[in-house]
Amino acid sequence: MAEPHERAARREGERLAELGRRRGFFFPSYEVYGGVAGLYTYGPHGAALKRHVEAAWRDRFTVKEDNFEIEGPTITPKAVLDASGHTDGFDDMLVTCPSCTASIRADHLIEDHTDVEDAEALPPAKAGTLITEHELACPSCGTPLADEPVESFNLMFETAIGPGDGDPGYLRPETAQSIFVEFPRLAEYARSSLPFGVTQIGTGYRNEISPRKGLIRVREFTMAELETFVDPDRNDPPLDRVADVSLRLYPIDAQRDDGTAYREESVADATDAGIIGDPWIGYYLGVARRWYDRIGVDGDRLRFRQHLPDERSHYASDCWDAEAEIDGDWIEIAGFAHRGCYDLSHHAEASGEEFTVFRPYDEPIERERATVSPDMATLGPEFGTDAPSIAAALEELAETEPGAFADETVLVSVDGARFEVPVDATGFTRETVTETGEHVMPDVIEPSFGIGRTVYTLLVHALETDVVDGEERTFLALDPSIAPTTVAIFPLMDRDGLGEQARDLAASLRSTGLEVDYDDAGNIGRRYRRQDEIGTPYCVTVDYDTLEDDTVTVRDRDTTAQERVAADELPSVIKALLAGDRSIGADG
RNA sequence: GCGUGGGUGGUCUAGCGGCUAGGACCUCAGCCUUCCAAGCUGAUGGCCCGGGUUCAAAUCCCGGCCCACGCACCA
Repeated sequence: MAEPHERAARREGERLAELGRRRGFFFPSYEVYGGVAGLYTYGPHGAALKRHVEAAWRDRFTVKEDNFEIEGPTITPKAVLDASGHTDGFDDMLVTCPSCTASIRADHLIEDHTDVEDAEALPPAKAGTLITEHELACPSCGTPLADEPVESFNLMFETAIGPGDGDPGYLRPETAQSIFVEFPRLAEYARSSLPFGVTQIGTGYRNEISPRKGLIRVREFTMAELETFVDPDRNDPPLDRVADVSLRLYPIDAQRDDGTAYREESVADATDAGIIGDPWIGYYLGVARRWYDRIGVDGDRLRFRQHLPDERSHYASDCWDAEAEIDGDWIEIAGFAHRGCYDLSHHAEASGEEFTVFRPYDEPIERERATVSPDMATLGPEFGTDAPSIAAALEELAETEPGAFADETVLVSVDGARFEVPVDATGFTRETVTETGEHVMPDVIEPSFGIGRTVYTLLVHALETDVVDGEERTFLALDPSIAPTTVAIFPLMDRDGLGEQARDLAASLRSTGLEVDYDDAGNIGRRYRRQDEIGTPYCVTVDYDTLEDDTVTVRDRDTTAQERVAADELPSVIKALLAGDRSIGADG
C-alpha cells in the first residue's frame, strides 16, 4: 500500500536518528544501563521543539476553538478501563506455530474457523482447548497447533494503587478516558450547554510488543486530544470556516481498489458528496490540514485515510487518520474518530452516574399524562399476593393505553392471568404536565494527535541539504515559530568589543521573550552551520560596521541571504519576520 | 515474541586471536582569522553487558540488552 517515494539514498529515519543524537533532539533513554526499547529522551533542542508544537496545538485546538484544557492523572483504576472496553480490547491472545514460528492471534483463528464468536473474551486456556478440539492449524504453514500454549499479552502497563497488592490500575493507554470519566463535572463547567470541547495534552502508555522506527512506535508518548461533545440532533460544526480547505483524501473505496487514487477535495465538497460521512469529522480534518500547513508538515507528504471497517476501534463508527509519509511509509500522526456515545454510555452504565446534559425545548411542551395511584387497601384484600404485580401492570397500562380506563372496570393481565379491577380503585387521573426539556447524551467527536510522531514528521520533512560554495550544507527548514531557537547572535570576532556588543544584544533580545542563542566559538561559517543543523531561522552578526553605525546583519537560514538592519530595530524586524510580514533580501 | 544482520570515543568508521585500538568529523584550550564547516599547535574521549574457550579475546562461542530489516502485533 505504501507509495514508493524516491528519497536520499540514506534513509531519512537513519539520518534523523544520527542528527537527533548528535545535536540533542532525541535519543534512546537509559543507554548507560543498556537502554530500554521504546523509550526516548528529548534533548535540549527536541524538548524545545516539542514544547513549541504543543503550544501551537494548544493555540489552535484549545484557544482558537474556544475549548478548555484539563490535566488528568495517568494512573487509571481498573474499573474505568473495564467500562471503556480497554481491559478486553488490550488483551491479545497469541499462539506461536512450533514449525514456522509465526505468531498468530488465537482469537482471530478461532473466530475464522469455528462458530465461536467474540473469542477475544475467552480466557487463554479455553482458547487453547478450542484450538485443540477443532484441530486448527497454522494459517501460514499448516502445522497443527493443538496443545500449543496460548499466551496473553496485555498491552497496558499494569500497576497496583496503594500498598501491598493494592487496587489494580493501569497507566492510561489514551488521555481520552480521563476526560470522559469527568464528564458530569466538565459539563457543569460548560454550563450544561452543548457543544463544548475539552482538550488534554499528556502522556499515554502502551506496552508495545515491538517498538520500532525511532519516535514512531514508543511505549510512552505524548498525545494531544480533543473531545468535542455535541448534541447529536442539533449541533452542526462551523463548516464554513474551513469549507475551502483542500484535503487529499484516501477513502475506503480507493483503498479497496488498491490504488493510490487520492481525491483532492475541499472540505465542503467532500462532506457534501458524503465521502466524509460526518460533518464534524470534515470540519476537524480541515482545521488539522491548516494546522499542519502552519507548523510545517509537507502537504505533498500528507494524506487523510479512512479506516477500513475491520480496523476501526471498538468505540468508533467512522474514523480517518492523518498520515505522513516517511521513508516511503505512511505513518499515522493523528486520528479523527466519531466515538458516538460509546464512552459516555458505558461509563454511565458502569458507574450509575448521569452522563447527560439537560436540553431545554424551545417551547415548554404541555402534555397530558395519564397516571394511576392504585388503592392498595382495596387491591390487597381483593387480589392477595398478586396485588403488587397488578398495580405495576396498571401503571404501565395507564401510560400505553389510557383508553382502557374509560369504563367501570379495567382489565389487566399479569403473567397470562387476567384480572378485572374497578377503575375507582386504580386512582386513575389525567393530568397536564409541563415538560421544559429532556436529557441527552452527547456524541463525541475526537481528533487525537500524536505529538511525538508530529515532531518526528516535522524533523523529517524539514531535513534538507544544499550546496553553498561547493560545501554540502545540512539544515532543518523548520517553521520559524516552532524552531527550538529563534535567533542566534554572533560577534564576527570575539575582540575589539564585538563580543560585548553581541552579548548585550542577545540579552536585550531575550528580554523581549525570544529564544536566543549566543555563540562566539570558531569561525563565523562554522557557527552558521551549527545553527542551520538545529533549524535556527535567523542568525544575527555583530561586525566592525556595528561599531561605526550600530547596524547588524540578519541571515536567513534557508537562503543564507543577509540584510543589514539597525540593531535597535532588531526586535521589530524579528517579529515581522516571524509574522511573515517581511523577508530577508539578498542585498547583504 | 520469532527470524536475519549489526553494536569500536559525542558522531561516522578502520581493525576480525597478540596493535601503546588507527582515522575523519565534532568538542575544548591557545594562535591565526573583518561573514558561510579554512589553517596551525595541543587536549579530552572508545572496543554494549555477563559468562566461556585460549598462554592471549574488540576479534571465536553462549546468554542478555539495544538497533535495523522481515513476520506477527498496533484495540
